[in-house]
Amino acid sequence: MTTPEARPARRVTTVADVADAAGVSRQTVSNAINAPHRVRPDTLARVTAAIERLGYRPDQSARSLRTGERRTLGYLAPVDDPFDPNPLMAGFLAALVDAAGAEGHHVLLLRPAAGERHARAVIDGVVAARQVDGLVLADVLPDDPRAAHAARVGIPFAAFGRTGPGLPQHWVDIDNAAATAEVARHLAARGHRRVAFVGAATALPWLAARREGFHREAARLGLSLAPALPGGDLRALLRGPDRPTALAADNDLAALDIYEAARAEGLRVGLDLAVTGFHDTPLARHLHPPLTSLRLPLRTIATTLVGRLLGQLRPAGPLPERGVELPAELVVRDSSDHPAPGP
Amino acid sequence: MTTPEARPARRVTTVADVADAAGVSRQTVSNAINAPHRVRPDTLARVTAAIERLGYRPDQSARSLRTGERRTLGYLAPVDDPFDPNPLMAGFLAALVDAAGAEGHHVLLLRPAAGERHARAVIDGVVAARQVDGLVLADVLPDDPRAAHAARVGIPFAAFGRTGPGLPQHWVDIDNAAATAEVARHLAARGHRRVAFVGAATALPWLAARREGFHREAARLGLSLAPALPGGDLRALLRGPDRPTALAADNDLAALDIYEAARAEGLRVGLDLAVTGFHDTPLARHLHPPLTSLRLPLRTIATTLVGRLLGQLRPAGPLPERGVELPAELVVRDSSDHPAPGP
DNA sequence: CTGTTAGCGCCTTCAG
DNA sequence: CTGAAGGCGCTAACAG
Repeated sequence: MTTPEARPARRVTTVADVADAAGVSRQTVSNAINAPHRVRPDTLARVTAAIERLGYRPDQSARSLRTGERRTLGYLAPVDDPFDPNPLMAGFLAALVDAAGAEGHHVLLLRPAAGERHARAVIDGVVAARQVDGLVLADVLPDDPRAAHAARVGIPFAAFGRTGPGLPQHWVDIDNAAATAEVARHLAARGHRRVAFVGAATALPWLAARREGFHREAARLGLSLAPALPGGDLRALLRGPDRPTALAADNDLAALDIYEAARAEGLRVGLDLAVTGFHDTPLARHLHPPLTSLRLPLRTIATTLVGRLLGQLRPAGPLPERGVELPAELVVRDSSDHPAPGP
Repeated sequence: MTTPEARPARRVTTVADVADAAGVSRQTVSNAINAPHRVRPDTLARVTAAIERLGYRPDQSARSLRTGERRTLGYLAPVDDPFDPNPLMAGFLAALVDAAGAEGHHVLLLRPAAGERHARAVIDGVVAARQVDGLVLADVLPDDPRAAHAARVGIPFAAFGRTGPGLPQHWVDIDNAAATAEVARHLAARGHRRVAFVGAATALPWLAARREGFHREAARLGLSLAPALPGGDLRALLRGPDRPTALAADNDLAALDIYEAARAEGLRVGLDLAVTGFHDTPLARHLHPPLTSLRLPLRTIATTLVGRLLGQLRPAGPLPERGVELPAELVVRDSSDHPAPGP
């Protein structure tokens, strides 16, 4: 019964301490925290003061055990190599933690165990151990196995990237096509007539959408589109009298490749050749000339994801399922701000 | 036994379920998990099978409430802008989650609330709510306020970056000086005689150590050191017959600046001018020519940090306080692999 | 080696 | 509006 207290278990303040200090019952302290409107103002003030003075915060484990709420969201990205991380991850995570924090939630970082290629085990583990109220999934594909498994085991989730028809439609995504369409308009407005889109030939839906959005808008504007190049032979693309005068890349690193190729061909980026990127990484500001790029609204994305996730948890009943598309912001810099070179 | 289970009130398996299924008491299940050696092998097998079959995992909140162990580490980086994140953060975090996971721990992401410049409140909150067993602090300075506050409130921590004399010495750091000294030797071995170090004039100890390590080793090797340039006027540095033939940068983005300046001066990076970076970001591989850089042992750093942190928690008593320095790995690429140009 | 008992800290009944 | 029980799921003590 009397525990010897072998460990240096720091004595930590509890409801009882606060109740004693404020001269009320433990119950009143709980009410003051969770249902302040049911406590008489002067009592409330006394309790609040005691809480403040003692630095009291409810033990989250005890609270969770009682209420079932963990106040924690799990974040699960696709498996990647620490040495080649998703360029967005760091910035997006910061925004996600801020957004979750604004709603009183924390973010728990999840990754499949080393060697595991599938995320099922992590999801099962965290669900069975009841460590999170829901999941935020990054870089979600239409038939994403993480989303499928989350839906199967019944843990609420919100996806960055749109889910396919068979899955819950709680997703947020950039309007990639609209973003690159804006790039096409921007280039046309600077007088460019021959343009091309440079990006990996991939089935990744967000990259495909960027290409499509650019191509469609360029066609609508009557621009001449250089054919997509196999093998990414940029230097060949930049040769000849009919070379494009503007190149839009599907990410900033690809834009760097364009810079290199342009120089190798003796073209001045910005003057002889306009270039744009995607993501607006710090690289964009470091290049010479600085790179026009598309900035993702990380804060809005994070806030929206958290909102759609927590909305599913509210007792009022789950939100209607609905995807949300958000616009990217075109940041024009010197790499594409000059008039197109003469024909 | 297929239950529809449509409601979010998912019935979740508990010790009692496992005990029933295995025909033992709840306690035996607990023993099977936490002290298997005290359970008869055949009983253990039966219990284990039941656990497996039912997909049982102890509720972490209940377990934490009982034992005091959260099995969660908090990660706290310096406040930064989501649009200009620490280039290491994403990769290091991935390694940290892996390392913690290998020890049965999760990682909770911590950030000061928006607008807050100090981390005290986050630390106090997470300690008072008992959500983590310890903290991993990134980019720690000798007199870091996060470390100071963690020490003050008595929450164990491990620091990436060395702490000052007044603070607990549970830190892990790169041996920055040794890393850049190796760069100096590498350049000398390629025949370079006039070199320079390019980096921000800052008091950040890790950047200062990189500069010092390079300068000291270059002097020891009898290399001629171009003076540190105010305002980072790289182009001026690269002019004249006595220009350096090799430049070492304190990070990869600074190396990019050097590439730009070299081209502006008509120098070919790799042939006329050797360049090296630091961090080995994906940028290094994308540059033309690919950039020699220093790769941080992210996995070892993470493992060591987790080890030093968990070591403080073990009942055996805290570890002796001791900092750990780890070597970076020089990855030689084409930007510095050619013989120095003739004088 | 197994089962019984008790309580971690909190919040939700139910009385007063 | 406040006080008195009870139990969330688990595990550390003891009893059998």
